[in-house]
Amino acid sequence: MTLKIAIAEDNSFLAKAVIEKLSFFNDLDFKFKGNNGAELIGKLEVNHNIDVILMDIQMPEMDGITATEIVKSKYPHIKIIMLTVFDDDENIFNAIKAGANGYLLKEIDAENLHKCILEVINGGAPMTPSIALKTLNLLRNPLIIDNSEEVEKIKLTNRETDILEHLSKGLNYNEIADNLIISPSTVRKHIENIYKKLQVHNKMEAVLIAQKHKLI
Amino acid sequence: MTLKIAIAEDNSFLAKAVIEKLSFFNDLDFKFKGNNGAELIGKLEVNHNIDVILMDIQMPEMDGITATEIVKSKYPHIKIIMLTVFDDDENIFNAIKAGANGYLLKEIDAENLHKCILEVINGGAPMTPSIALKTLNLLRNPLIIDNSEEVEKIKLTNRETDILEHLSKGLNYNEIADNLIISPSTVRKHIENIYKKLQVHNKMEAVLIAQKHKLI
DNA sequence: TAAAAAATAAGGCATTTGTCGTATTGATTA
DNA sequence: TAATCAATACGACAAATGCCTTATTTTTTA
Repeated sequence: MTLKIAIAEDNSFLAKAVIEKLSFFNDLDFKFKGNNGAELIGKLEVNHNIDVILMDIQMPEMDGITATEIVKSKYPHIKIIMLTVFDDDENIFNAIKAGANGYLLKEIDAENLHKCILEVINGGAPMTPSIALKTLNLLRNPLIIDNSEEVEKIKLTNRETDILEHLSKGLNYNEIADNLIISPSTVRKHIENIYKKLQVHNKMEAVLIAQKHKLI
Repeated sequence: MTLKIAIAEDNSFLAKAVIEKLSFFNDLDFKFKGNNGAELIGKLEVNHNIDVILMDIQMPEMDGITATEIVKSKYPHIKIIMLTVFDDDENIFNAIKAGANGYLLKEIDAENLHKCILEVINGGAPMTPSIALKTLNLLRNPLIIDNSEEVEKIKLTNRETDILEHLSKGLNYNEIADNLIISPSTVRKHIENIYKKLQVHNKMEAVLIAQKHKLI
């Protein structure tokens, strides 16, 4: 069984180098690359049959942290390994918070990269030693590390997410209906369904739970 | 003439270290310490013949930012130097807003601390270089210094803030009433007043605006 | 101490929301 | 192709909310 890999990387030389590293192993199948976070997400929209994403951090249009957040909320099954030159606390912490599964520095050699990809697929959290040290330090600092594990991923439809976002802005049923050009009845029905999925009974709770689960 | 110093610090080891630093100089007279902001204010109530307060930020019961606000309003003559491990924008900005006269990091050595205390007494604004840099950046970035400034500070009473916090948790009128042990009618009236102050017309908007203005 | 602000409480009424049930249509999937 | 899902839409009813008025008691401030 081969693992399907996607890459987000703005520097085409580095991207090429990474792809070449991957090509040495026939259990790794490079699928596509995005030149920035947004592009990657756009391509995932078309094909999200991907096992692992190698994600750069600093990219134009959309950085890797933001992209990780979005990918993780939309496709929780995809493993994400940050592959970057930045090893500062801020980035590490944000990447972890965004849901990254691993954090590697770009100097990594092909052999190790291969090993780390396998490791992340097996539920591990591969990272280079220096990063591992920093993560420990971050953990010692009781900053808020959100452990919203895969307790039970709540799945909302696109329309439900739309409506939830409008709800969270403080709009009422009629305003939402106007915005989405559907009838208030439909808005009500959607909200009813959202409440059932989130197991809540009013707007505020719905928004709170949705934010907690990063659904909006 | 000796300067009278008070300290607010929850970690007794750190407090001890600071007091020892002060003891090296005979123009500094350590008066008392509070284990948190509230305690300090309590002790100031008894004796506010103090020139400088060295204030920690993160403390139980009452944090240093809140304490600074209160001390500054009750005893404007007292100079306050934040002495903390936190150098994030948020804290720096809030401390400044609260009226802090200086902002130092805890690693500071005795000599420097002494110098900074004299500096603040002479109307200066002592801060460690890294903090000074961040303050500059904060000033450059006008997005953080938003409308919550002198535009027109919305003032909620304590009770209104209580209720708003409950609202933001998704509780309904009866639940809030139960929690605060008041009648639902009173809760309604408070919420009505909150809406008027924030110029909103429902819970969600109230919470959104309150968060934007950091009222909760 | 007098005045102002804050906290408490109730009644009434229109509007909005939460929860049912039911139903049609197009798209996706097994 | 049959079944399921997603999106659309209405009606009805109870509960909750928003908005107005009035009023008493504490607490704070001038």
